[in-house]
Amino acid sequence: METNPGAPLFVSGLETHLGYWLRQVSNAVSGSFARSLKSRQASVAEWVLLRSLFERKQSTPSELAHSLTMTRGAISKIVDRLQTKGWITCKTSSDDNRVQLLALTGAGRRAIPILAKIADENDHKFFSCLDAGERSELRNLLGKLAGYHGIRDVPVE
Amino acid sequence: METNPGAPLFVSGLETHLGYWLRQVSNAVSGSFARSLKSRQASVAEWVLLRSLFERKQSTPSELAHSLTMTRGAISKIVDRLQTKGWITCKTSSDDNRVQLLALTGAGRRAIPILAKIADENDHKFFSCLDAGERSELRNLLGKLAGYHGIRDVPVE
DNA sequence: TATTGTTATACTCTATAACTATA
DNA sequence: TATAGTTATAGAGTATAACAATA
Repeated sequence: METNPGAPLFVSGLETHLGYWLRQVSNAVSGSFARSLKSRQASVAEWVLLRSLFERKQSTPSELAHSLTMTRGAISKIVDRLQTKGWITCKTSSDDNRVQLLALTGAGRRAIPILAKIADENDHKFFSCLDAGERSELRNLLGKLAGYHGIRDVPVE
Repeated sequence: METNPGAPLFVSGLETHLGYWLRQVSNAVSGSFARSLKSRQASVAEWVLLRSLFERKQSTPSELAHSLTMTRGAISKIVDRLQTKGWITCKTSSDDNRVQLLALTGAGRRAIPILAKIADENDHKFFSCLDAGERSELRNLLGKLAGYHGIRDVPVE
């Protein structure tokens, strides 16, 4: 695509991209969450995986990759770290020797409410400047976007 | 923090964190944008910096670091890449030899509408499932959050 | 052949901290 | 001393692609 070098350069709505705002706010929220999680030697991606495992009780790397919209390679790396931390276990399925069954350990289950509290506090820090109606509206809009675009890890409500 | 191992494990509102939804949706939007920008050999952070420079006409690494809430080191690396691509120039201020003045080159200015079009298309792809009122509501909510938390690169409207 | 999972490699984004050069 | 900027290092997060084991 070429533009006429003599023409005045008008770029429509440069400041209006919703994606831009979404990224700025999301980065601030997740960055703050990541810093808080460090006190428990955890990362955001680890929390997301633990949280999924907590809801499902048991899962496999492939299932998680699908539901979290990540590659199996990415899941594998996080699973590795969580095993090293002793928060999850991994055992071969008796039905299919290729399949690894992941589950929380006792330590992993005990970590959940601790990390959830950090998530609660972070959410409160960022979103308590909105009133309940606004938070609900934001949740609806994000849920609508997630649903529409097949962002899959939708909690069963 | 310790939990009673015998007690039933109830984690309040695990699925309700707004930060979680924000991150899932933002990652999908920015990931898609990043993939589209690749066709023009550009990254999201590069676009954000170019866009800032376009709005300010001229700036310095320190100013950008402040307005984009990034470290000077991070800015420095992106500036490097943009110079290599021939999209921005860098000259020492005559007022203060420590200060570098950054500005778009002709090629950089010509890249802006091309990249802006990719941003437009990406925004359309993700947000056209919302109606105008919902998009406006989302914009207001994100703007409110950004304002409240000192996310600084607020376009002058 | 297709699928599950791992590994190797690489890139983006970002931070921290040490450093250089100016002021 | 303080500030502007760079550089070195590190780590999170992610992807691609080659690979091994199993089906």
